[in-house]
Amino acid sequence: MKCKFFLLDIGEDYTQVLPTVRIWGIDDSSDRIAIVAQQIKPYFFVVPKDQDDLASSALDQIRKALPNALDITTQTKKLLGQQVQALKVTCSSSTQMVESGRITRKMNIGEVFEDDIRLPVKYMMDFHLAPCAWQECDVSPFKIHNVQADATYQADSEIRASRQEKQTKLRMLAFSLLVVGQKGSARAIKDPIRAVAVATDGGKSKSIAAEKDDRELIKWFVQEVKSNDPDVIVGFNSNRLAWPYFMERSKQNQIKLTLGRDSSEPHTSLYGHTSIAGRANLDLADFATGITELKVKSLERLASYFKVGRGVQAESIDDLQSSALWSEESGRIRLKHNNEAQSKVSLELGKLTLTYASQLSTITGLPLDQVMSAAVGFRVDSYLIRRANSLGELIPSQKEQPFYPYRGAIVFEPKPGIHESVVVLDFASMYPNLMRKYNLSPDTLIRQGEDYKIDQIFVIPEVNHKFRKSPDGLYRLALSDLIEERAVIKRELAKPSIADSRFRELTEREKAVKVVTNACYGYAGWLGARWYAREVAESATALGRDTITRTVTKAKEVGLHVIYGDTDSIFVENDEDKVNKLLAWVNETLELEIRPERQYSRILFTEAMKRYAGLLQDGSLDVVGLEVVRGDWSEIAKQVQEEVLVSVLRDRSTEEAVKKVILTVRKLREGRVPILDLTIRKSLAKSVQEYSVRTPHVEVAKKLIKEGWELGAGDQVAYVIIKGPGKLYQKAESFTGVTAKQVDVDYYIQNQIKPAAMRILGGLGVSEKQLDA
DNA sequence: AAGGGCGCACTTTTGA
DNA sequence: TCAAAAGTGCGC
Repeated sequence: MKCKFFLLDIGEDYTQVLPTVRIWGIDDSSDRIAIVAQQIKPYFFVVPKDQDDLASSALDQIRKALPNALDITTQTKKLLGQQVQALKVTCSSSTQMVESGRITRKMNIGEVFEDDIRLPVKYMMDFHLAPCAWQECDVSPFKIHNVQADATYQADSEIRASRQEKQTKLRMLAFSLLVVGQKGSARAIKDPIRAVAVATDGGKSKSIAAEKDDRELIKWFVQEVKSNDPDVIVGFNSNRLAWPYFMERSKQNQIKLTLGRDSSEPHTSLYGHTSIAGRANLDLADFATGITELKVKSLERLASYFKVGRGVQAESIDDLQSSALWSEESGRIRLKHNNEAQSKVSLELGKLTLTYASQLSTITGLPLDQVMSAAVGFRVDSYLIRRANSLGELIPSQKEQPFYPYRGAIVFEPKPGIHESVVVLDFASMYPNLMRKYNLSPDTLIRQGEDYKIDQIFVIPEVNHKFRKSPDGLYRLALSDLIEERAVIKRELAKPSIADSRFRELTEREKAVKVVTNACYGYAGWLGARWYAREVAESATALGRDTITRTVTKAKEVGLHVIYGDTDSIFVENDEDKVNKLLAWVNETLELEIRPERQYSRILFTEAMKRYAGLLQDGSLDVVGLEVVRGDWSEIAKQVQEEVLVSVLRDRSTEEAVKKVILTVRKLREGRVPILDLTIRKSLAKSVQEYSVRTPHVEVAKKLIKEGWELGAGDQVAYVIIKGPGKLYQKAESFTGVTAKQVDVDYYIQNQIKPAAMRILGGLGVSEKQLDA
């Protein structure tokens, strides 16, 4: 029988004798199904060094070394665009393939390819299957051990991509875990789970709490997952916190955490995320890390960023606070309520972000389960693997590479002071377009000793790298697809007849395409990239420098004042005729698109690059790079700076600005500033032992760790500077428990408020003394 | 089981 | 006292 289904997840099925891929899907009557596909054989390639003597020498050697190989054949493949004769070694199992690949590498008779690509990935790339998209194939009923689904099948034909029939509604379950340490952070080894909250599609939310024993609570959660049978499970920080905690607690209690659709337990998988068979596990914290505007990556902030959960009031309560709250009855109630609220907010956020995640999954080819926890580099990697494979290219493995830095972009010195009526001209996707235009790619790069005809190559200015004009390189092909798809989406979005659901889907798809497009340059220069090519990244920045400098020169030529520029943008006076002249020139001569973006009615620059503030057309204040937008300054300093900027730009009054500063200083001296506004947050870039310098945030972290709190790389430390002798790092204390009296007011005036205010006022003729009045 | 690139400003510590 | 180094977080 025919089966059409939406591909939810895919994995290798190790319970079968033959190499088997198990696919989880939802068919066109909304049945949850599992399909096993067994007509597949793991394989890898060897490209012998001696290309002329394939059959006799290399083939024989491999045959001898791998007596268990099912088949060894020669096949023509491409390696960086060049045709090569490769030996395809087919194996009887994935483990045998990995082992055979290892043996072959050791033989040193040639380069080995694709032994590092897992069976499900190979399966998807060879048959052009995309996750979160529709597929079809012939199936027949087939019992799969332990799998509970509406139907289980085996595939009787190849699975093919199919036209999307309709939107698939995924069942979602959100959960939140409450854990509290007795002293310090909660430890799964001894501290039981205090409460679990679950929220499901109908808006229902339930929770269960336990004071001492958490056995019932874990069982309850397993039951909830079973009865709701979600396709997607959502949590916040679940990969780092909830799942490991659940797993350890169930081990302690000797309860099986049978959450998978095959009754298996969660297990840690690729990219540090937790995998649950047949369901997609989404961690909202992964969304938060991708949103650069979000300074504090908490559920609370994420919710307010997406404007959800307004009535629900889910607070982000950290370890220290919850420990304190837990000691009192009222605090316990608050924590439990909050836990429930968090599950509700998580559900809302999950629904809101699912479309984007699905689109990114389809585009990159990474299963929904992994796509959000995979770093940008791996998303591009996955995208290129599929693109390259369709071209018959061999997929290189990740290699150890020496690190050579290369020059990046140009930043122009700003003209300090306040400017009226300024427009920002931005190149549209500059690096991707340059990479495409000049065919920058590892497979078009002319390497040392290679022949070329000068009229058939691009020579990159400054760095002198050379690229063939034809044929199209991998990056050009990939970027062309992406850039064109984006244009198509934009055209469709502009149609008035478009349906709401389609509009939403395309909007999210456009975002996802953009993310992959813009990551390609960084990917080319990333040591971990399969298609790492420093020359490509270096050429992109060299062309970028050339482009922007020529644009600045031309701008001056047409009589435009250039106030500032950074990488792919220039700030010029808003003179329509002159600007249009420049735009036309860029279009015709550089064959790139430059667009007028933001307009500032007034904008202020200091002498520093990458730092400015201006009033946009709607009157709002736009601050770039300055303390206001930095997460590592106290709120009080940031507020003062913002007030100063408003006074100076909107009210055109430095006197007003000075008054504001003086007022704040007074407030601080009188102890009327809340401690929270005095906390300074800094991240730990590594574990505390690894630091060679004693800094305030590291010293505070060390103290907290001694008290039993868990703090490591990536965690933020919030501290306050208190009165006392010695170095700054000796005067830093964790913000909890510090009273207004202890605060080192002078530090905040001299090292926070004044610098932040003077950064702006210094260039406007105000002296530091004036702030003391 | 991992976490694209380089350019820049700025604070604090370090060590001569 | 001062420059260099370490460290963080930003812009694009």
